[in-house]
Amino acid sequence: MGREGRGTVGETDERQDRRIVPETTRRADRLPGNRYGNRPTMKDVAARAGVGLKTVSRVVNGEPGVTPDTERRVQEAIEALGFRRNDSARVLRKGRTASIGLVLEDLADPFYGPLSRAVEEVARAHGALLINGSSAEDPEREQELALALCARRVDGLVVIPAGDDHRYLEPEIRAGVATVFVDRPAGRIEADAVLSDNYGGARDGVAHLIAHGHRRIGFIGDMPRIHTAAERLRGYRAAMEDAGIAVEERWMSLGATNPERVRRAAEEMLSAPDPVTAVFAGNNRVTVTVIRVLAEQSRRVALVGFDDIELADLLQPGVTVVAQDAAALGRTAAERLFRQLDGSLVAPERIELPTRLITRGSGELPPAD
Amino acid sequence: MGREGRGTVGETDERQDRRIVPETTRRADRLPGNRYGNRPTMKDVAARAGVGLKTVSRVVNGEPGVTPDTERRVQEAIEALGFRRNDSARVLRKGRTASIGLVLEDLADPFYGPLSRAVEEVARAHGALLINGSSAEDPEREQELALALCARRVDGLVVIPAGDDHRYLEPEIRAGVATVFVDRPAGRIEADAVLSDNYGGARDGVAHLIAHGHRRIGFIGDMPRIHTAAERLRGYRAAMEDAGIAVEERWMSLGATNPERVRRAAEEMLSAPDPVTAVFAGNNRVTVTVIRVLAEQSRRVALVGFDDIELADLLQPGVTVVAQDAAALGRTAAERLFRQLDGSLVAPERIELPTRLITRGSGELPPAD
DNA sequence: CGCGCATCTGACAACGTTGTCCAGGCTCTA
DNA sequence: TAGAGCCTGGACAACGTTGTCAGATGCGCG
Repeated sequence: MGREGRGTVGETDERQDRRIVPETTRRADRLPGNRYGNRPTMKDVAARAGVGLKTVSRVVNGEPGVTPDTERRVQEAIEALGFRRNDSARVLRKGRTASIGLVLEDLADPFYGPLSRAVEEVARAHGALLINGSSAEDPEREQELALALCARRVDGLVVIPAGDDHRYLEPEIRAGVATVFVDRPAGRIEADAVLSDNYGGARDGVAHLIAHGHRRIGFIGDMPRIHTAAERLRGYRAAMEDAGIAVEERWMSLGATNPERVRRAAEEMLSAPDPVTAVFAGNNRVTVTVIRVLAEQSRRVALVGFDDIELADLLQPGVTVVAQDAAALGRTAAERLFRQLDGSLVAPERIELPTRLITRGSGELPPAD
Repeated sequence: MGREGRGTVGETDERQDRRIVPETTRRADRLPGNRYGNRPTMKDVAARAGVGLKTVSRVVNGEPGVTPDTERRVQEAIEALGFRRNDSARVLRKGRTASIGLVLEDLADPFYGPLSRAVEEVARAHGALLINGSSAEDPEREQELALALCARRVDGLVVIPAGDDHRYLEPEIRAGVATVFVDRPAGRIEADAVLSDNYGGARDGVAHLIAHGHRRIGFIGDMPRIHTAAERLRGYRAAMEDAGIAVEERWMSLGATNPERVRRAAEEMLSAPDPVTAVFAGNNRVTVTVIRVLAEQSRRVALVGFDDIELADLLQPGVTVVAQDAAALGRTAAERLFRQLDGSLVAPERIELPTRLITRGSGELPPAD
């Protein structure tokens, strides 16, 4: 423990190996010939087809210079043995893995589903596979994951950062790992980033509430160390300031987005002597909980949420949201990554995608006081 | 094209390589020394630290038999060069990759998010990474993906099948790739499967509607070739039969779950001369669209959906659903996979997880006719 | 009939790592 | 002080693939 290169996932390696390897490897070890659980190799295919090793390689890779007859013999041997090229060896030789890594926060969050899917589609179009993992909003776990992916020699990395210091990626980037940050920018390094216009979106959303007569507006958001949360708060403040409203501390609550915390925050704002008449919810998780809390209130409280949520249109009233296009974020990031890889990109850039205010009713409720 | 081993993703290889490799590799080629985009290797570290290759390996892997002083020197060299072990080479040597593959239908579907996440958590606990891809409900793409993962030599495969013939996996399974099917069983091969009780769940849901006085009940489901859809239909039929109700053809509609098709199907059932008074929706996608259609109706139509959906409790009326535990499906499958890998499992088994009827109002509406 | 050329094939090294095995130096004991 | 035994470190081969290059084979033409 701790004697490994800093940041490798290595410290669990030994245990892991012992856990994963046993049966099959032991079986293979007992067999004198092939390992890898008896998998046939090109050598085996070559022997069976009565040709040279390289000829098999040629057939498998569709390289020219093989007579139809030879090719047929090789194909038959491949079928008969159930041979499948070992891409690990191939990677080792070729230097590229045709796979990219995606580090995100939580695969189960409905916001990241479409984003991952978009990244995957782009990867697929480029013949690459996607390896992904969730950081669970833990910077250390993000680093561990990202470096593990680098150790697998992914060609590129799409990262939704949890932490705010990404200098640990410097050697990797220098070594040619294409890297794009999504949803939040990288910390302490220069790197491509594809973001939503969190500031502008939040400002628009809050301005929308103000336009409908609200002055005491609550903001419930994610932990302030998260860039999106900070930006959205900034947008909130800007909108309030534009309207000449002095923001009170107790209207703002930043922290974890679990239901308990959000519920507490919302209830506090709503039960104060001078309660807020509208709430701006900082992301989809928050919005969902706030909707629940508001449903229990006797007063009608206006609501605008950041991120669209499914069925938002069918609630009473419909939930007005600042929607970001998760798929577009993912797609843009992945495309940029592959442009890094083919060398058509040079300087890191920050791309900001616009958000869209979708009015459905909940933001148009008048202040009830 | 087409001369590859059948089923490899190889035919795109050449193009893909040309797309992905260029810049970096070219750069590396020009540099006489290291490839892999100049990445330092153990050899480089050894040279810099003035020790042997194997000593570096020992330090990196935390093996015993290195004096503190030597270890320090090696660590320094590692830091200085930004060395990171190349897991591809490691894999090649060791025979296990510490990664598992997940083939699912659509990462963007809210049902699969928690499932993937659960698989990932189990993998992580075993020190393995997760590689995943979406089949988009296309059997060919499923096969392509699964075999690509096998070529990467994943240790195991969790598959949510799109097709109904998985004999193509036989050589892989024989070669030791642990394989577990989730959500739907494998076709034409013996393999572990972790399923929900689709039949029982649907039967309970439909029985619930019948208990509230409905006789003309519609069923809108996924394509009949999909196992879950067929099972749920079977449950529907069983419940109807149990109640002595003769099912009419026009009450049942199976097909793609895109909004257009589902909308058309629902509207047809609802506008027939003797319209259905209740609808059983075959999965979450269907439920969402049916909710929309029902909201437009003047009549109150009862609804029970398979799969829980977020905010279902906040709609008017709340949506009654047959909930399955996506996370439990994923967790169970992944755990079983690792048990295959450590050899504590022998015979393939089919595990069925129970579903849970959650009543929220929409299923308790009386027939309106 | 012999030569040259084009085409097809195979031997070999290399990718970066780990397992095996042996050498050398050290300590400890007799 | 010599010998036994242990501990540390390194040389080497192997994992399965692909790139290089040279050899073999067959064909056409002079």
